[in-house]
Amino acid sequence: MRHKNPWVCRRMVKEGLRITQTRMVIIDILTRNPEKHFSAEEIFLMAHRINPGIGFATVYRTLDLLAQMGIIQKMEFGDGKARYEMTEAMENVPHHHHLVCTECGKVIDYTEFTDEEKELLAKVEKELSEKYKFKIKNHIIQFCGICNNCGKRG
Amino acid sequence: MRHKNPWVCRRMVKEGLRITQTRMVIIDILTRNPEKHFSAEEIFLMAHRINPGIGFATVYRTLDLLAQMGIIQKMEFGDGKARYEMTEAMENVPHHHHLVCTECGKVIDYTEFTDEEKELLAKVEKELSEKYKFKIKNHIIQFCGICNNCGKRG
DNA sequence: TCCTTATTGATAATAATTATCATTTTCATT
DNA sequence: AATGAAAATGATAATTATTATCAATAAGGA
Ligand SMILES: [Mn+2]
Ligand SMILES: [Mn+2]
Ligand SMILES: [Zn+2]
Ligand SMILES: [Zn+2]
Repeated sequence: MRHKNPWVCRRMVKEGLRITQTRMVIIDILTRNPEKHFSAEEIFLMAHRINPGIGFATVYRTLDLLAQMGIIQKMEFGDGKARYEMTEAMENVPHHHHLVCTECGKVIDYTEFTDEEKELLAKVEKELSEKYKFKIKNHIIQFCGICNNCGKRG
Repeated sequence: MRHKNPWVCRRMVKEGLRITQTRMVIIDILTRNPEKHFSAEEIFLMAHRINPGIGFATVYRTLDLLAQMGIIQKMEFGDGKARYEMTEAMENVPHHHHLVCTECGKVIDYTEFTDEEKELLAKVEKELSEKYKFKIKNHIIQFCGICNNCGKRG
C-alpha cells in the first residue's frame, strides 16, 4: 500500500498496525484539512467519494484508532456529534484554540498566541503534571459565547 | 412556588420563565453539588428520588434551558454523555479546570490558579472578544492525558 | 505465491437525546 | 380564593450518533 503520510505510517508500523487503503484515505483527508473540524459523517462522505466501498463503521474505527494514537484530537462543540482534527503534533498543523458560538454553533479557530501565553501554558501543564502525576498529552481550550452575527440579531 | 435559589429564580422571572417544582428540584441538585459533573441520567435519578413524578424529558429540557441562560455549563469528556455543572458565575462555585484521562475517563478538577494565570486568561478573553467581535461568556479548559493509575498499569 | 490474521463492510443493536401531544401547573387577573 | 390563558410537564415514540457482530477480504511476512 502506498504511504501518503510517512510520519503517521511509520508510527502505525511501529505499533504493528496495518497500512490499509481505507486508513490511508481517511488520514489523507485529515492531513489535507488541518484547520477543519470534521464529523465522522463528513469524513465518511468524503472518503466515500474517493472510494465508494468504504463503510461507515470503519470510519469510526479509524478515527478512534488515530485519536488513541494521539494523531488526531476528538472534540465536542455541543451539537451532539464528535469532531476530529489533526493534533498540533502533526507537521503543518498550527496549534490553535476555539471560539464556539452557543447560539449558532459556529466555530472560530485562533492561532495568535503571545509568547507569554505559550510559556504560561507550558508552565501550568508541567505543574499539573507533577502535582497530579498526570501525563498530559494535549489540551482543549474553548471560549464559549455569542458570535458577531448572532450578537446583531439576538 | 418556593424559591430555593433566589439568584437563579430572579433571572428566570426576568426572562418570563415560570418557577416550577421540577425546575427547582433540578436547580437545587446542581447548586448543592458545584464540584460534580453530573450526566442527565444522574440528575434524573437524584430528582426522581426527591419527586418520583419527574420525567426524563423535563430533565433534559431544564438542563438545556439553564445552559442557554448561562447558569450551568454543558461539557463532554468523551464518554458519549453530556455533563453539567454550575458555572463560575454562580456563588460558591470556585472556578476550575479539568484533567481528563483518555484511558479510564477519570476527571480531576483543579482550582489552583496563580494570579498570573487569571490575569492572562482575562487579557486573552478581552483581546479575542475585540478581535472577533465575540461576546465570551465562559470557557472550557481540559488537559487530556493519562492519569496516575492508568500510567502504572499501561 | 501462500497463509495467517488484522481489518473491513454490511447490518443489527445500543444508548443518548429530541419530538409529540394530551394533561397538568403556574401565575397574572379578577 | 377562584378563573383562565399559556407555559410547562410527563409518558411515549422517534431520531440519531455510535458500537457490536460476523462472515468476507486484504495486508504483509515467509
Ligand atoms: Mn480547530
Ligand atoms: Mn468540574
Ligand atoms: Zn453564532
Ligand atoms: Zn485513567
